[in-house]
Amino acid sequence: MKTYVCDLEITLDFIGGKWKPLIIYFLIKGPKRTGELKTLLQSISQKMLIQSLKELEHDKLISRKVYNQRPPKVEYSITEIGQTLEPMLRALCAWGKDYSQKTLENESLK
Amino acid sequence: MKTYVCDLEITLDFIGGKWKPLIIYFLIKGPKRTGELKTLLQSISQKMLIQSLKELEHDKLISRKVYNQRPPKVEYSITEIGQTLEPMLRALCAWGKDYSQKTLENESLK
DNA sequence: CAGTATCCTACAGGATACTG
DNA sequence: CAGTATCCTGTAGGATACTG
Repeated sequence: MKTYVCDLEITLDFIGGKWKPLIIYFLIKGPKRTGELKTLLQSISQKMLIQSLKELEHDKLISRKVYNQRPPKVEYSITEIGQTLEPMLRALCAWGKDYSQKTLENESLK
Repeated sequence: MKTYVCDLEITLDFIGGKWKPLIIYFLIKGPKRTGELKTLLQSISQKMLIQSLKELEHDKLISRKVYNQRPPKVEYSITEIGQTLEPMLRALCAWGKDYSQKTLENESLK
């Protein structure tokens, strides 16, 4: 079994990577179809989208609902567990915004 | 210039990766010498340690103090900006701990 | 002890084409 | 439309040896 220096690493194992935090972020705002996510995430590849969704579903952070119709419709939504990530993601966003503003200020002082 | 779907990505650009969050986490607890960090981080390579420290210093999240003596002594400490990351890192840790406990409970129900 | 310099490898992530 | 299957590439991260 893998050993962790700190619980931090556990969290990063689940929501780390380039896309997962963003997917969760958007799903917290409400359920989305596969195509909608693809549009929101802009440059994500089909492969990474499906792969990330699968892993998040497996980890019980999001859930997947299939509508039996043609053409197929699949909707992803956040789970209760996934929802608990909201405050952290908000904080992460806020920090990024703040930091980039401070950096901008410094740049303009040069 | 790079475009972001969400401010989330800015933050991840600065503290993303395998080691940076951990380094910040430990430095928040107090200043550390290079060697101490290496011990705390266990499996980190010399290269990644120095490289991460350099980038964090460049981004003003940590500061580096050199003591002029033989053998050399260098101490890293968190900056004011870096300090603002504390609540987030705490939250990240807490979540990881919680999540792994829930998962453990489910495992034992099988 | 702290840091550099190389060289190397594994794997996250991407491009493309195809199916029900 | 949602998802698979392949093949491919860039780069994050590691191993090792060396310097002041």
